[in-house]
Amino acid sequence: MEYRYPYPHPALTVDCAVFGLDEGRLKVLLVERGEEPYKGAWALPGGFVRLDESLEAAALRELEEETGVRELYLEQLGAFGEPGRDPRERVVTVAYFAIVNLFDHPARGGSDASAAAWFEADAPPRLAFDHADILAAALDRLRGKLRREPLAFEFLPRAFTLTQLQRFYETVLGAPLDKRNFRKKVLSYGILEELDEFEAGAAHRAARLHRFDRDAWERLRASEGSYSV
Amino acid sequence: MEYRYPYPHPALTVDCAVFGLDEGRLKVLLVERGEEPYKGAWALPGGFVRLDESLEAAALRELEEETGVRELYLEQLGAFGEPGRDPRERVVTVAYFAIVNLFDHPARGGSDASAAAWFEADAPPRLAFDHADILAAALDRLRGKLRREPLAFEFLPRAFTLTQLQRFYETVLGAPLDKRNFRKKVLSYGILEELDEFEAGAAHRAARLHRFDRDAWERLRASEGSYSV
DNA sequence: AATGAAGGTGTAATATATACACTAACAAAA
DNA sequence: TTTTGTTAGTGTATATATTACACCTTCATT
Repeated sequence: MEYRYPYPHPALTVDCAVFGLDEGRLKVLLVERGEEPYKGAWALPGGFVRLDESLEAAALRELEEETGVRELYLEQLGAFGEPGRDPRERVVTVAYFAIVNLFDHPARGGSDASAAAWFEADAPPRLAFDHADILAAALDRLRGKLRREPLAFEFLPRAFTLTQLQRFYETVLGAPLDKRNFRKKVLSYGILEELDEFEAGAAHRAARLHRFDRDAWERLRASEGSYSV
Repeated sequence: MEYRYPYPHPALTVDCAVFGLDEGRLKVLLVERGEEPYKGAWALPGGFVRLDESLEAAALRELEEETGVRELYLEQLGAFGEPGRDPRERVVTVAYFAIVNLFDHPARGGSDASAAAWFEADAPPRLAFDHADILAAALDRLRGKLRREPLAFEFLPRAFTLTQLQRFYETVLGAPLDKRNFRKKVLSYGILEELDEFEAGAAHRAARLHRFDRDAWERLRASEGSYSV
């Protein structure tokens, strides 16, 4: 089968920068390429968009095919389309960034042949194509979002301690935060629900677990309307 | 000539949501479609990406061809690619949003056959394709950016009064601002240069003109690094 | 029983944001 | 030339938000 068009079409792919938090380190999910070009190199999971699926559906499909990761928060990062970014033909990719909760989705390889693994987001191996640029853009976006939204919940287990939450912010923002001020602020939003459960197995006082109240968050976002200059 | 590929390729276009400020109203630049589909309807300026040009270059080229507008601030908004958004074939578009200074670039039609005109950004005519969605996304983005960056300068003449600047913010944000607080804040950034020139021809006290100091802005942006939670 | 390790809590100082009203300057009209 | 209309330009007091900072509690382990 061959497809013909009266004028040239670039190829269209999607790629996903999937982040997760593991042992207090920010990780990114990469796959090893099994095909030329860049065979053997690591790359962001992704692939060609089918004609009958939306861009986001393509991203979710490729991600699950290549890494087994599914049901995640996906946001479009943007299109990357410099001529020459793929040595075969003109390929434009729409990049997504995604966050997985490593507690719910333990890091594991994909279900198909290619290998998948987590790497330090700040120190990835040499990446195929322009994926290093895409990853850098995704990291910027992640840090930017995190300053404005309680995105952390997407990374954390359903119930978490305030210290876990603080560590997460510290890891992604790359800066230490004051414990008391952090708690004061995060609790003031009213989007955390105190549980009557406590951390287990620690050799110190057990910390109370909290849960993210998504409805309260939605209400908070909807009510934000006042900005100065 | 015919182009053949071993698997199907969607078509790729770029579209631009170009905003300008005119008489205190936020305007968007639209073109009248001369071809089917949606012949006669208004649409965002844009068109097909050539294989040898970058996405941004395609956006700039189409914009100049269709509207005569050139040399502007362009930022990628994202890709829009729902199947069915174009009745002909699968077309994915990369949308850009752009700002023109109507003082420097007077609103005028394009150099080619199609008509171009400015419309109220908040009340555009019925738009072709999914351009209403793209426009709505661009407006959101514009307002969001404006809260964080002195983007206003892209809209204003090279020299402007503080009242013009304030009107601009009020127009885009859709809310009145306090004059004294506005001045205090905008001057505190140190990115405005007082000129020894004054507004002319007004039937009231002449206002001092200011200029945007782009270097100071760059320094300011570079130095911003502290964020809380 | 002692130790180690994290959990949990409040206040004072500073910085930022907001609310608010009058005089000055100029052109146009009377 | 006086009056009128219109916008320019300015400061302070209050409220809110942010920051810096240290100790006792709780629990498991030794």
